[in-house]
This record gives sequence, C-alpha cells and structure tokens, in this order.
Amino acid sequence: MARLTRDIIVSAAIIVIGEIGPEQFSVRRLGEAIDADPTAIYRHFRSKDELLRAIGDRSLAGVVDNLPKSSWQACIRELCIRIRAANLANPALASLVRGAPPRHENELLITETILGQLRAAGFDRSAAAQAYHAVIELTVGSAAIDSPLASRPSSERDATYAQWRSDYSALDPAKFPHAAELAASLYPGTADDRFAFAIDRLLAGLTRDGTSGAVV
Amino acid sequence: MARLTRDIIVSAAIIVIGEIGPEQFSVRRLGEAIDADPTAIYRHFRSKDELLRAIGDRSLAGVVDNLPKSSWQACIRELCIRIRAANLANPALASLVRGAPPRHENELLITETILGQLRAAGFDRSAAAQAYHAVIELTVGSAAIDSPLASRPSSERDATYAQWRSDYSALDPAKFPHAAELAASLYPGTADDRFAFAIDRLLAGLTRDGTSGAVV
DNA sequence: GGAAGTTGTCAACGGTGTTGACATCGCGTC
DNA sequence: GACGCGATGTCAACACCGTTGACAACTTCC
Repeated sequence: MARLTRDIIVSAAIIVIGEIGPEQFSVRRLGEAIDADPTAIYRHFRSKDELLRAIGDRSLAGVVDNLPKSSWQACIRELCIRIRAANLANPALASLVRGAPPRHENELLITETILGQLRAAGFDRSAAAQAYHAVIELTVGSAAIDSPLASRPSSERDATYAQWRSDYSALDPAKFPHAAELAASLYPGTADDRFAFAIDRLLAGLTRDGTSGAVV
Repeated sequence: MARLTRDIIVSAAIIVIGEIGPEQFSVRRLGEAIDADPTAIYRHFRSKDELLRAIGDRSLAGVVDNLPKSSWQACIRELCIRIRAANLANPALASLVRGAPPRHENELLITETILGQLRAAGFDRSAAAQAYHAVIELTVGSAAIDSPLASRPSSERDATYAQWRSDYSALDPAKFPHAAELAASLYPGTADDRFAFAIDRLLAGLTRDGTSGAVV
C-alpha cells in the first residue's frame, strides 16, 4: 500500500503528462506511474476533472512573481504570456474555465493582479472588469487552441506550418485572391510570437476605448 | 439498409448535437439517431474528427453573406460574432484549428474575407497576416472556452454567473482586495456581450499599431 | 447474368472514467 | 495493549467510447 496524497498525485501527474503528452494522459496511466491502483486516485479527487484543475493550478504557481513594473501593459502582457505557457503544457486549460470560476489559489492571484493593475491604471470598476475578461479570454482561449500543436516537437510544428502555407499558396487565385497572395505571410514566427502580438494589440485597444478614464 | 451520404450524416449529427449537447455526442448515438449501424459512418468519414470538421464547416455556411460594409471593423466584427455563434453550437471548434488549417470551403471564405478587408484597409501583407491571426485566435479561443456553458439553458447560465460573483465577493478582502471589491462587476452581461467588447478593443488596437500604414 | 466495387451489419478489440464491495492500514480511546 | 472506526488501497466490474476486420447485401457496369 503506497501512501498517497493530493500533492504526490499532482506531482506525479505533471511528470506523466510531460512524458506522454496531455492527450494520452489517463487515470490508468497515472496509477501505473505511481505504482498504485488507478482507482486509489479517486480517494483524493472526486473526478478526473478535479485532478486536472489541481494540476492546472499547480502549474500556475509563481506566475505572478516578479512581474515587470514598468507599465501596467508590460505587467499584464508578461503575466498572460506566463499563463499561456503554463496552460500549453497541460490539459487543465480545458477544465480551467470550464464550468468553474477561478476558485484555486493561483487562479485567484491572477485575477487579483490583473484587476489591481487595471484599477491602478485608472480603469473604473466596470471597465476594469470588462478589460479583465477580454484579456483572460484571449489568453486562455489562445492556449486552448494552440495546445495540441504545442505538445509536438518544434521541428514537426515548423513542418506543419510550412505545409499550411503551401496549402494556401496552392489555392485558386480567382476564388481566394488574398489568401493565395498572403500565403507566405501566414503563420509568421511561432505561435508564442503571434500570441504576444495579439495581446499587445488588445492592450493597446483597451487604453483607447472611451469607457474608462484611463490615460496612458 | 438505409442509404447514407455525408450530407445526411452531417445534418443528422447537427440535430443530435442540438438535442443532447456537444459533450454527449458520440458515433454510437448518431448511429442510433439515423437508425443505422454506428460503424456505417466510417464508410463516409475516416474518423470522428473528420466528421466533426465537416459539421463545423456546415455550421459556418453563409457566415460571410451580407456583412456590413460601413467599415472594415464593423465587417470583421460581425463576421467574428457569427463565427463564434456557429462554433458555440457544436464541438467542431475543438478540431477546427486542431492540427489542421482551414481547408474547408467556408473556413477558406472566412480567411479570404478577413484578409481582404484588412488589405483594403491599408494593412500591408505582414500586418494583415498578423492581424488575421490575432482576430481568429480570439474568436475561436473564446468560443472554445464559452462552449461548455453555452450549451446549457440561459437561466442556468445566469444562476452560474451569479454564483461566481457571490464567490468572489466572499473572498478575504485582505488577500484579494480588488477581486472582492469588483465582484459585482465581474461577468457583466452575457458571454456574447463580453466577446463583442473584446473584439472591439482588439480591432481598435490593430488600427494603432504602427506596423501598418492603416489609417482609420 | 456475372463480376466488381460500394456500403450496411455484426462482433470484437483495446481503451476510457467511474463505482461498489472488500480488505487492510493508521490512529485515537478505553 | 486491545478495540474499533474511519481513511485508504485493491480488485472486479459497469457502461461507455472510437475504431477495425470479416462478412453480407446491394448497386453498377460490362
């Protein structure tokens, strides 16, 4: 009888996910890895979803530490990049926002940090809340989309993007003139780069919305 | 022997998903609904993923029709709202961007439309591609996140949001001052409203990025 | 009419999350 | 120290899932 705790299980799960990838992760594989009966896990977590949420929160540990203080944009930007990185690595993202609000410690710290930055920047309550939702939606949503590809080796990712560009360039220019013309420009850089661009633009848009007294 | 076609299967699948929700949808349930052996579906689709993609593309039919022409922002905004609505209704969103680029007819039309609008607005090739990715990432990601809740009745959704606000307001103000203070302002309006706000702010941010010659 | 290819049917494989009955362990109490 | 009880690990099993291969029925073409 191996003694288990929530912490032990979560730590083991993170290792297993790192080895076999989020898609292949299952309760049975986890049980095998910790050399215990898979169903023993259900003594510590009500369901796999609850386990995934715990994993997700663990991977967010320290995500609000030592954020840049140069500006609120730089701070939120860096925070979102970290959140995204944490969420890409494991499947908890799916259950992160799924049917449950940020109840866990680290998730709450994220909410608190973002709201604090926005308030300090001059956003009123309503505007801060709206901006918070927009930022989180982009960050978590982006991670959810990019996650499947992110778990593959980077060489494979590059090959995939190259293939997609080639698909676009092969389109009928009569039907899809712009898509065909811009084929070579699509999927520029890494997915991380594209996210950084998006969050930058969103933050820029938030400062000029007229719904808050925020001034840059 | 009931004669099946891809079209019949996709139509039936959409009905079934509407009845039992995206989460409960399975090949077996679909087979039951069309009164045929579940495995017959595999004569027309290589895998469930391929079926889901076909469903996704079907639900995007007509999404680029009659878009507002008042401005490129209004056009893209409306298009994204429609895409989101289509994706919320079925689970194809997960496989939409998952491991495959927009290869289907309607998906390509979306790409073409957005790129065309951006180019006409003065974005150069690189800037148009970047902006396209940012917009799609937010739109599809947002749908992916909101989908689980969107499949429930609106009364239940409202109750859920109310519960979450109450959770936030119960937080320790010493640890989470801003989250506690803004509890009542969080989750304002509907998820659709929040998305509309986010896409508005992103589009606003795209016009002021300095990476294009775009002028409003 | 016969051959060939397409498509529906059936049984089965290997996997999943989860549950209930049973056994075993650790710990507090008499 | 013995007892009892609750917490926890083990095992078998349930009800699903996506998918495959062998077979049969049907359609189409020569």
